Amino acid sequence: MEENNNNTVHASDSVDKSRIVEAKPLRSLAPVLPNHIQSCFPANYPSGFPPFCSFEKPREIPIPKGVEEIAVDAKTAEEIPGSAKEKTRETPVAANVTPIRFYKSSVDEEVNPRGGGDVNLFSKGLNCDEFVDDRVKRGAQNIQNCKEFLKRKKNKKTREAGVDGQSSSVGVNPSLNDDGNHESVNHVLMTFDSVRRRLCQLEDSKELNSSLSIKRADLRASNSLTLKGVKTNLRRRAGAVPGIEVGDIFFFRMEMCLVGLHGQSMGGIDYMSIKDGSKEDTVALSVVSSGVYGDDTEDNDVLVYSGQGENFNKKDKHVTDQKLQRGNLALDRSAQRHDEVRVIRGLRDATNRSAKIYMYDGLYKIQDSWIERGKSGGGIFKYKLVRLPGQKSAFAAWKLIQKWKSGSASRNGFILADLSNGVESIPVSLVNDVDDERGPAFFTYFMSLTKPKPFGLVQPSLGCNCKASCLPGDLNCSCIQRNEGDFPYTANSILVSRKPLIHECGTMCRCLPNCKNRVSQTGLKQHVEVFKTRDRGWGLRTLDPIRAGSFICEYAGEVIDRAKVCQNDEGDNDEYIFDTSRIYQPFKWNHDHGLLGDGSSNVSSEDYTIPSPLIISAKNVGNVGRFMNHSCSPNVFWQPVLYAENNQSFLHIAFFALKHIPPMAELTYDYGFVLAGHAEGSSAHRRKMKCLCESPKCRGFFG
DNA sequence: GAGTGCTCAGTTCC
DNA sequence: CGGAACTGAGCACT
Repeated sequence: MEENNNNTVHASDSVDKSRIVEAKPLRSLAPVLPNHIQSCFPANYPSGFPPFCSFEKPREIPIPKGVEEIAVDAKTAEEIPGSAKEKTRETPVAANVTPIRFYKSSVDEEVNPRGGGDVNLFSKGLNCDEFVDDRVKRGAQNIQNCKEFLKRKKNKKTREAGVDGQSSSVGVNPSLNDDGNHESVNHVLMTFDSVRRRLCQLEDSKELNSSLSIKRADLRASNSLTLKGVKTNLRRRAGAVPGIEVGDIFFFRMEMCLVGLHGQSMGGIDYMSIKDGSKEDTVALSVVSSGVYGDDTEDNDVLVYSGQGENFNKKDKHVTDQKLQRGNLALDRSAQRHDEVRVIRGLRDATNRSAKIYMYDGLYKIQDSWIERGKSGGGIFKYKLVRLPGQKSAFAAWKLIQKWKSGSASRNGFILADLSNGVESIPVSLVNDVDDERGPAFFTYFMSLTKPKPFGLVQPSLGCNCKASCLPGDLNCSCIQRNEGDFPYTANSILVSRKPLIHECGTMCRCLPNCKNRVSQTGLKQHVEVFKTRDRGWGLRTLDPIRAGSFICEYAGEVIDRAKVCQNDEGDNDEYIFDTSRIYQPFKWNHDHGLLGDGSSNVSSEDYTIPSPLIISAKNVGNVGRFMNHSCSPNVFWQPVLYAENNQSFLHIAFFALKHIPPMAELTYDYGFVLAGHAEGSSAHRRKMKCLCESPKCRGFFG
């Protein structure tokens, strides 16, 4: 493999290295494209890495002309909600002076005392197993009691919890209860999904041990959060909802309830009555279009929405017309008042057909309404909602992406269909619609680590004896034992909790390669693409909606030792280093104490345990992970994963979605940074990069 | 303020 | 795989 260094640009050459360099672009190495490209390795290269891999010759790639142009905002600068410590007030956007804390251990325990006294029925201080056993013993009656208890308490608690200062450790800052912001919305959503994942984990593991099941983890999680006041935007309102952006995605109706986007848990039309002077009036707030009921969704900016009400009277078996009441009346009134109505578009997830995804598509106004005859002959109200101009493209962009993927629409700046050259099972497209650079510098695409060093802490596992696939709750499985009895992933391969270390099954295990405990070894599962950012070189973004906890990819590359990093620092600065020993901003991803009351150990620590630092260079060898840019408010985090190959255990770095990530959002993680004076080699030569993430929490630099 | 009716969920079962 | 059955949470309204 030949590396042509003459063509690479060294940003450091003419710059004083002791200063923070304005690294622009971050990855601006000129493309070194061989004359010939041939993909000459199988998709599953057995060992080592493919001898050769590159891009197609750029000239040969046709650039579609006159392609439909679409402004897709790939900006993702979002905040970390999980930095559990509640800020008493918003810090003004003084980005570059944010103080940094220099510790890795969690500070949440100290600054964030648990709210006492506010314990729900599920919380009895039992550990996980006891909790389950206890529930089994008491059986259905206990469940019933719980339900009734919840029902009685709910209305009161919802309001009180936020005002009660003691519950602020898990709840939402009281002032944000009625009117939220970006941070409170994020906090609620992340907490919800974390609790939900944990409930799914309990449910999965119980299948073997008992007959009692946790049905509808979404409802249970919602219940739990409501009791603790973890809600925001409780004040019902028409128009935009603070902290929620056009294009945001949701995976459960309850998520939209909890953040005030759509108040109905099932109903399609959310509305409220208002006082207009002395008159009482009713107005529509939001509608959810699930694609059923024959809603017309042909035009992306128009939604023809059907009113509510059955066309068939079950009692006397009559065909009936819909009536101008409830939601229908509200839509009618909103039309006359020219009020804005929020529209949420629902679609079945293409990759996971059982799941439904909801996307907030912004504000619409009702332009027309009429009555149609339904199939049964009953009258159905129809409302024509038209999208207000000037909003970010959301649903339209999503639909366009489907066309890109199916090949029925061409696109601007398209360079290459699959940068991985068949290594990944899902093609990784390469696009540049900002300038004429034709691709990143040459590298070899490989999905995992080369030259890995055996992991010292754990002696090589003999592997588990499970047949076919390891099953959650099977405590005889040695891999599950290593994970402290918890199966790390849910049935649909979502990571449940961040952990010091995750043990996956490896080649020594008897289970098959499709075992659920090998999530990080299976390559890309999402459609992602490498694209040119405006000011940060090449980046990685997703075409698919991604659920929080989804596996993104491994950080692939060559395992190197520290001496080599120094060498690189002196010479060609290696921008593709991943180093576990850097300082990373602590954050909390697992659910808060007290929300479940299961006393489970998974909330105790998110501090990674890595005995000796793992340093990976993806400069010459790597996968899509090397293209992920840094952000101080990332949407992806890394997690150490351990599994065995050929009698030895190796540590890998796996990336998971920190929160739900909408289509076209850039994927970013925290690069961490090296302490001044602690840098490898001479600190004078250690260059920090100026951060361009534009997040309000930006600390100004990284690396 | 407790109870009822209604609803573009989400699962499981057949 | 697709529909039916089933259990639902939250809201307006009574």
